[in-house]
Amino acid sequence: MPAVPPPTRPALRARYDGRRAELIDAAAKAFADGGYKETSIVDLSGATGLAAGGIYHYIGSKENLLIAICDDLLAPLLEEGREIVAAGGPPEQQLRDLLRVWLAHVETHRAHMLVFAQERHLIEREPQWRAVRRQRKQFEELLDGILARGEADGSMAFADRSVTLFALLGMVNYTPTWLSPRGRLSADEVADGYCDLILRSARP
Amino acid sequence: MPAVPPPTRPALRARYDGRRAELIDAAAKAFADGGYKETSIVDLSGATGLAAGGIYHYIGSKENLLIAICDDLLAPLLEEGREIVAAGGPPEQQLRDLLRVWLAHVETHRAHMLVFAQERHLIEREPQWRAVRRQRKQFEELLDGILARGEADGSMAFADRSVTLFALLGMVNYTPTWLSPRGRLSADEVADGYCDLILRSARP
Amino acid sequence: MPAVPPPTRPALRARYDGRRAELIDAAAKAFADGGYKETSIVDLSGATGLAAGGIYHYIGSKENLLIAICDDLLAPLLEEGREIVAAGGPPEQQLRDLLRVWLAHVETHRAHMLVFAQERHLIEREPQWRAVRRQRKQFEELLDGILARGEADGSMAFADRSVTLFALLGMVNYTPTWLSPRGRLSADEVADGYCDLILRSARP
Amino acid sequence: MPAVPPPTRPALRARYDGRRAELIDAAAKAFADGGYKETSIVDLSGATGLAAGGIYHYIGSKENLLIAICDDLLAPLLEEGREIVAAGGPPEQQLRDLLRVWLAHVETHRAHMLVFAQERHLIEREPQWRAVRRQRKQFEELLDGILARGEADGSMAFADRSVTLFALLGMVNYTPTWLSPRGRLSADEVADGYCDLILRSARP
DNA sequence: TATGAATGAGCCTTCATTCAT
DNA sequence: CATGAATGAAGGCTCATTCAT
Repeated sequence: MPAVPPPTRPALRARYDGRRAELIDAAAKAFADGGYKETSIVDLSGATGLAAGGIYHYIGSKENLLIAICDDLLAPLLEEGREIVAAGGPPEQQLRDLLRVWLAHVETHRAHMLVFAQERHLIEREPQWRAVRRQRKQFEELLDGILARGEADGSMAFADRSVTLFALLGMVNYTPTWLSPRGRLSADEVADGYCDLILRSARP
Repeated sequence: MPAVPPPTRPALRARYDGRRAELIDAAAKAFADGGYKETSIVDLSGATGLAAGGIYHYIGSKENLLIAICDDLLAPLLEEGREIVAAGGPPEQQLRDLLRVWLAHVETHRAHMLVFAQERHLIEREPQWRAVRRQRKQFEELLDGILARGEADGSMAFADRSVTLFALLGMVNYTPTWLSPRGRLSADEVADGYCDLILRSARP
Repeated sequence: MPAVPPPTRPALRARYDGRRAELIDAAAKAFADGGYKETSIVDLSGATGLAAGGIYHYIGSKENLLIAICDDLLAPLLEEGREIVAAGGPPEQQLRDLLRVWLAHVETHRAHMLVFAQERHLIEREPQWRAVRRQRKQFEELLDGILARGEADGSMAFADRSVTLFALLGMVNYTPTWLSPRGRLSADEVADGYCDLILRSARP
Repeated sequence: MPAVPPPTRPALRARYDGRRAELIDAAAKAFADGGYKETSIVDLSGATGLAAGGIYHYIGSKENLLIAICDDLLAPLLEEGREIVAAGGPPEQQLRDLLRVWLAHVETHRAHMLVFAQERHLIEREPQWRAVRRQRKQFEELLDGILARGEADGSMAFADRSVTLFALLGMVNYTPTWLSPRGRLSADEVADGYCDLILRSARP
């Protein structure tokens, strides 16, 4: 996806990867703030110190940058989620653990999440977004699996499980719009708050 | 806001208002689908049958169109919400009633809500969005007021009321991304699902 | 191929067609002079008086402009060629007539021909050039048909007809590089010169 | 013209010259195929295996590369042509000999000739192309001299000698577009074909 | 009212070229 | 010698907006 294949010599590769990551983060912030389409490459140039043309060494196209933002968001979250599920344990605990890592992610990737949510119309359509859509779907299935196992073992009871699933997705996705790192509430407190909301309402 | 003052003769005014409303609805759909910035006036021209220049008779500028979409969304919702609160009744009932009209709105104004959510970065910033921001804030205060009164009269108990408030906002705002008019669930069922979620978890 | 469909009202349509033709001619001159790729839309803007953006009303893309130049060159030439062949008559006369209209074309479409020749590498490859390639091929077949009928009826004799065909194509295509409307030789004289060259060498 | 002065030690100089020649040949092919302006240094990098920066060791600038291509084409051809003329002999024989070496050149320098023809607009204008233009002119004068001597000694008769000269230039310059090394006709056969065409038509 | 031609600013991207390594 | 990161200037194209008709 970058304009040129990444360098292979380790020293160069490390510098390349570092700069690329910085660029992606800066872009996430800029896109979250100003919108993807309304943020120009020149804006990014100003935000990164890299000349407009130089940005293309690292990304190849503006859309690739957006894809990279989404991938940086979803890939580690999905992996951590899989570890939690693989570790086993009661569904209620899994839900709590997943919400904790998820909301930790919201805090560290606030801009990425805002971008991911607000550029939904791009993500839905074009084929180059297939991988991102699949990761999103897999995460949702991970989450639904926990609820389903809770329902199955009698530890949770839902009038309609999918409403709970969508409610959870909605509340977490909305969180970066109001949760501030220096605010009254920590990410863990919010995670527990959401978890209690779900579990208390799902008490059999 | 329109390029030319709306006509004053009643018959003309009715036609003008009708066409303007159609235009706003079509734009909401187009913006929800393709994004505000990425949808051009020519796209709207294709979607409405009105030539590019003609659109400016009704709106004055592209941004006015976006503002109108948000206003068409918020104004009636806020009014209905105020009536519910004005009617009095127990907070739990008010919450249920508000969620019903809110989700009915989600169903009838699906595109408007998607646009409203995804163009957040525009809404936050510029002064011409002040009125929209105020309406949004008033609605949130309406909602929080119900929760606060529930807390006050002992019918609801929250570890942290604001988490519940934000959770509610998040789940409802997310709903138009998945709720389909021809789907398994009706808007009322979703409203009740959300209401139960909140009330059961808030059982004293 | 234009950015917008051409207008349908006759008055507008006439103006549209006229301006489009002017644009194509100006572009042919500019491309012949400076090369297709090295002539920018801004250069064309200067050459036509039409603002850069306005050019796109008439052409849709720079490449469309190049295609239009080739089409304006080949279509009338091919039609005149077909009429000559359809009229019958001895092959020697057909050859002379064809060379006359062909070189008249060289004179009136000097720039078009230079462009057509020097942008060969574009024409060969991409699929949007199929129609142009077909016209070129049909013209060559028209010409070869005349030579073939001359060979068949014994009025011409070739060691290898295809060498003569390619020689003719070469000499005529090269002509716009040196033939000047105000030069010593008229297009007809050149046509007759070429015709004599071929016919005398092909005397049985 | 190269970015750095060529090495002076003979062994290094030989390697330098070899690589430079390879580069020029590869560039000729690439330019013939894709056009000078549309072929980027990175394209050449891919075609030669030399990194973009490295190319500049050998050429100094992209335009120098084009000039070198033309020089590699014209210098040896002009020299061979001069030898033929210097050898004396009847004009008809000189013409035949010149066409043979010329068309041998077409075969070995097919790409160079295509480039030379299609980048005409560059060659005509800028001062750095003066040497190339002079070589071209000298070759044309060489050719015209042979025709003139044929006319003078009565072995050839032309209605207008310059038409024949331009016809010859046209047909030979056009040849690389259709003559294939593995085709039905050899370069010598084409040379003889063209020669016969001229001589038979010029029979007194 | 409505049309569509026209503008001009701005955007993404490409690319020849330079230079530190 | 050679590499490839980086620059900065265009270039093609889009688009909100205006205006004569």
